[in-house]
Parts: sequence; structure tokens; C-alpha cells
Amino acid sequence: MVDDIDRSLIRLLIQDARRTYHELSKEVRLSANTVADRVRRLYASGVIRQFRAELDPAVLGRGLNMVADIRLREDADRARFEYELRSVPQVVSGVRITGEYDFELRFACIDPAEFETVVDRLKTELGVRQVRSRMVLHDIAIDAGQLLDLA
Amino acid sequence: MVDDIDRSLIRLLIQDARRTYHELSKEVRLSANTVADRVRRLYASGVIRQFRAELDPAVLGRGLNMVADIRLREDADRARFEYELRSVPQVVSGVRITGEYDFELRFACIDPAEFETVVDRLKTELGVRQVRSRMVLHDIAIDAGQLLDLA
DNA sequence: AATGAAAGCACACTGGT
DNA sequence: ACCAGTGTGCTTTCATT
Repeated sequence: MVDDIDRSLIRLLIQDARRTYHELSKEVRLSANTVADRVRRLYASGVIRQFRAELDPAVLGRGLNMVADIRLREDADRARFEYELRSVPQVVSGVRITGEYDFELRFACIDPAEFETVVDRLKTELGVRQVRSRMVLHDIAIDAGQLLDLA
Repeated sequence: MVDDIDRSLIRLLIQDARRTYHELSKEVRLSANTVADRVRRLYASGVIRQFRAELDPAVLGRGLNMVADIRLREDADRARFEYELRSVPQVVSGVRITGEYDFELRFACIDPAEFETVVDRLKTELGVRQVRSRMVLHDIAIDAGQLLDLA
């Protein structure tokens, strides 16, 4: 299904998704044609979910990143919460989780005051009961290609 | 520095980083030429950190995602921990955080047994003292372009 | 900053091994 | 599964505004 050549192609596209098929073909020593077929197949099969540009929040002035565990009030509607979250621009990612809290969110803010405003908004408008937050000091660089190592 | 046209281009490239300059030019009503210049400038200035292929762990058989807060032993070397983490393929992302714990990590595993093995390895080989983990039920779809809304 | 023209490349097809 | 050829489309450079 996913052989060594596919893995090489994926690793190259993780580093730079805009590489041409011709460039890729030189790396894996196949024709550009075959490479294009393989990449299209990897995309169609869902192994590659998408090709996307990744922004740097710090360069956009949002240097304060926070992680927060979130618990909703008993009467809150989880689906609605998830939907409403998309209109909170400081929220950059989120997952529903098991355990003591309901969600874990990541925020990119300009400063503490902005984070404060967001937390207030979550509590007053979005049914949030409890927030357990901490600051992100830095990201650990992880190569997403690691996923392929045991796959 | 980053005007409305840049924002449009970024939003388009977040959805699909492999769109051609020609395609982008039709959306923003500029020449392909100018669009190429703008995108290269956004990349060079660091606003766009990278163009990357994004994998789907579930399709690769890693359907069990975990979030874990990690605390190191007092004598552990944080820099060394971060370095060694890169040889643990189940770790797909990580940040250093303030507060009670030192790091927050994301894992993509095949099954609970694999996660158990990883946790043991972190404790025996990487100086981890305490692990507070919970399962990821699902990801909330967030448009990364949100970052641009207030920037 | 933005543009058009034109050369050089890359891409999607078809067809063939 | 892979490759070559072909027509079409894309990217780049350069001159120009």
C-alpha cells in the first residue's frame, strides 16, 4: 500500500509541499509521470490529508501562545461549542478529550489582556465553566515524517 | 506589510498549498507574475513558515491519539529530553509549557499497548517522572486563516 | 508594485511496455 | 507499476510603466 518510495515522497512533501513532480522524480529516481501518479494516489487514499501553508503566529504579532483545558457547564451543548469556537480568531486548534476536562484548546494571542478577553468570552458566551491554562514557552520541532517510521 | 490581497493568497494556500500562481492570480485579479512575487515575499518574510503535506495518522493505522502532560525528574536535562524525543516515532508534536508540568506532548499510536510501551520508555530512558494523559476523541476543525482576522 | 511577451518547464493525457 | 511523447498550461525573466 505505502512502500519505501511513497514514504520518501511523503517526507519530501512534508518538508516542502510545493516541490514539482519533476523535482521529486529526481530524488526517487523515477519518471515525473510515475511520481505524479503516486502522489495523486496518496492524496486520494487519504494518507496525505492535505497540502497546506503554515503560518507563524509570532510574525503576525501573536507571540503569546496558551494551552488550556476546558470544561463546559452541564447544560452546555458540545456541538454548538465547537461550532461557535470557529468565530474566536485566537483559537488555533482544539481537540475533544476524555477525562476531567472536555476540550483542550490552543490560543495565539497578542498579549495577556487579549487572552483575558477571550477567556471571559468563552465563559460568558460559550458555556465554559472551568479553564486550566498555561503558557507555551516554545514548540519542540518534530518531523511529521516520524509517523512513517513504524507504519 | 501584509495587505488584503496577501491575506487572500494566504487563505487560499492554507486550503491548498499546491495551487499554482496562475490559479491564485485568477482569484485575486492580479497577474500570475505579481502573485508569485507576493507569495515568495510572504515566505521570505516568515509570515508563511512553510508549505507542508499533512498526514492522516488514522489512515496509517495510528487511530489512537493521546495528549499527555509530562513532568521530568529534577536531575533531567530538558534540552536532551527534547532531542531524544525525536527518536520516538509516536510523538507527533510537543511544546514546553509553564506550570505544574514541563511539557505537553501529542502521541499517535496503534493501540493502548503501544502507548503503554511509549510511556514506559519515556520513564525509563528519557527522565520522565510523571505523566498525565487523556485520549483524543476528535479534532475540532479550525481554519488556520482565523489568525489573519485580527492581525 | 504591477504588467505583457516569450522562452523554458512542468503537467495531464494517451498509449504502450 | 512504470515510462515516453504530445499538447496544453504554468513559471520565470526581462523590459516597461
